[in-house]
Amino acid sequence: MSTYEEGRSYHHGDLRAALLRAALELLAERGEAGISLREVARRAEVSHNAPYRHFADREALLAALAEQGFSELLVRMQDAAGGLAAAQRLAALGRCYVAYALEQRGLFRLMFASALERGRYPQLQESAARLHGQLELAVAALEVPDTAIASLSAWSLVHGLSQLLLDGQVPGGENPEALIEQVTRTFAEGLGGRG
Amino acid sequence: MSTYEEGRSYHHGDLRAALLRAALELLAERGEAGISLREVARRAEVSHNAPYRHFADREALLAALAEQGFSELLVRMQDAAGGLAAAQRLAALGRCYVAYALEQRGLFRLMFASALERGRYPQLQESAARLHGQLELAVAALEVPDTAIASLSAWSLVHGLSQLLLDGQVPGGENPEALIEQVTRTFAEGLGGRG
DNA sequence: TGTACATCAGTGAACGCGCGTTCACTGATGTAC
DNA sequence: TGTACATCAGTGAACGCGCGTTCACTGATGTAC
Repeated sequence: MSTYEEGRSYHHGDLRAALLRAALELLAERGEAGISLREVARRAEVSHNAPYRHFADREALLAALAEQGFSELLVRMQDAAGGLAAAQRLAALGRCYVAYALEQRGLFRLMFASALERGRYPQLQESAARLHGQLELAVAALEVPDTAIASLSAWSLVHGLSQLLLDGQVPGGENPEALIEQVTRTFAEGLGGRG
Repeated sequence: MSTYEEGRSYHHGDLRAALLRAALELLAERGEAGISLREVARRAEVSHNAPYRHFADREALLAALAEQGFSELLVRMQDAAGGLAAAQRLAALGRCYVAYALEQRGLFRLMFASALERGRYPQLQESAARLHGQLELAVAALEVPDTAIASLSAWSLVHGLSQLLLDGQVPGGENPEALIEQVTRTFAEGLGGRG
């Protein structure tokens, strides 16, 4: 949102957001390797070094994108799980997670690309931790013997399924809804049944 | 192995293998983005365009690396599972899978980087399919109700755990042996118990 | 309300770099006779 | 066993490219007085 007429003023208004938008678009089209500061600037219709006013360097832009991804996924998961009974909540979270991965393929990959040194971006690390926390809470409500292991397993399962689907490793992965449903439900039931 | 004195002759002897070795080393050091044909050639002590005798382009080299990775992982899994009873076989495969990911971080990432268009590299696709097939066999031996879903779940679980560990998303992931053990065993038992 | 000035957010030119790829080449090898 | 020749597997120079980043700059904005 610009506080001035779109594209008329010397000052952009909200270039930071525009750059992130452009980068997200580029990410979807070409993947992480396809993101260059110059191309992002081009798409935001701004000179090639204007981005340096808002991001220290290319990596900082990527980190901001990833952080945004974690935050949005967290919100979606909260919405998806809200009001459900403990037994159904975990499955709903899983469905939401995988759906997000498939919808935001490039972003999802970036979020889990360790090329970003986590120590350098505390906000990014914190967003990821909050996501994990939410899963852990849902698992804890099931009263399984070992919450830590169970939630790590849950996360691993949905994360792995997401990655394999993204990579086209799953036969029948073109229509994944049923697969996702069965995998997540079977798992949640398996946990609950032993709790 | 050169058929001539090492580095003495004009013809290298086995440049293809030497290039793959150099690329693997580079992959471990810098990740996929850090692999350039020129640097690979440099490390193999050969002129910067000698690689074109053996690989059509940069992507073909990456595909060959990934294919090699799948093949080696398959062999290791066969070794790890050989002779075990059905109940223990799946857990052994899982442990082997995660261990390989952690040992060959860069290669493992590359193997599952969809940037490689699978249609263009049938050998690569076939290697990955063989891996999946092996997991499916191990699951089938457990006589669970739905082998396809169960083996997809198994693969998802170990794959996701591998990725999360690689990305440093798991608290306590610096010493992952116990985690791996618990996650894979719990899962295998859960499947078996319902079979 | 008007003016001087600090600060902010852009611009445009320029740098040096490593890359993928192409080209014409040459030395080494293997083989037919 | 010797020789002519095709083929193979390298070399070295050159191309054009887009990139990240730095620099000195300028126009727009906000604020103290």
